[in-house]
Amino acid sequence: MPELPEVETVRRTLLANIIDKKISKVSLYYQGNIRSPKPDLFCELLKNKIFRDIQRRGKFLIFYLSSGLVLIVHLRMTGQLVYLDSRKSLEKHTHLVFSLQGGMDLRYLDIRKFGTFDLLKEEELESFKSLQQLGLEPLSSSFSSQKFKEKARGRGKNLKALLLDQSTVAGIGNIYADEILFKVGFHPEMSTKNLTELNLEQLHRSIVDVLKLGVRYRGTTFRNYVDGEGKYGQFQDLLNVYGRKGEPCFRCGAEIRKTRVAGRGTYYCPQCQPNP
DNA sequence: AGTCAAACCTGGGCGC
DNA sequence: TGCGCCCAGGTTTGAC
Repeated sequence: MPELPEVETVRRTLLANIIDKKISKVSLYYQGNIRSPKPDLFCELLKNKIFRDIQRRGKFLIFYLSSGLVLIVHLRMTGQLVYLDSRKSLEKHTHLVFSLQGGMDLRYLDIRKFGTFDLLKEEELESFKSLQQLGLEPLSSSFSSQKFKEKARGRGKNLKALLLDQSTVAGIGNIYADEILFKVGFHPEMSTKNLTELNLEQLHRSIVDVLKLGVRYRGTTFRNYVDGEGKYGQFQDLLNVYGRKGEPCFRCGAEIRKTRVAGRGTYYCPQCQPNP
């Protein structure tokens, strides 16, 4: 379940390894992840291109390549991008392999096959819908409390839905949404309608703090996540509520509860996050 | 408009 | 042991 901290960690670990490397061969074993262009053309266009830069927007990875091409990848739930020795045998669920000059591979694995790849020209990036729809970038210096207040006001039904809405703030998923709400002490079903200015400021602070901590700990490996070098994250050791149903709250000792909010499994502490 | 469910998939955990 | 069922969740799509 790669969310912002996991995607950022993948970005950083790949950046350290694939920049200025040339793709000598593209091997596609499953076509379903390739959204555009058609799989044959996708492979043909990428051959002999060089990775120049990697950026991130929300949960999207944006690979800048030579000849003005841009590759946009979303890992969805179980996608993995891993840099490793090309002599290693192909693991199960390997769907795409970029053979790089110098005997290394960049491989894409995805158990549930939900991930997406789009290859565009750089000038098409601006009009690419999936990126256009994204809201504020929470770890950028421009993510001020003021901007968050303007964007979030009146959005979504409850706090959980608000945090999961990528068009408000980009990059938060189910795990970090629950952790953000625990940290600020708000119930996930709290209505966004009667949020005060102070509430929004506190929520803004919690978003930044929790996501930064997530990045510092290189993401959360709850099930499948690994970074660009195949390593696990560390943030699962710091989770206060997610996945802790029936266990005692570290802060107050009350039993962590699990419910369903905004269509997602939602964990919270009934005492630290009182029902509104 | 905004809210919700279904669809896309596979694996793991559960009850029987 | 094994079968069937349900659940996990990011995004898009379609229904209400």
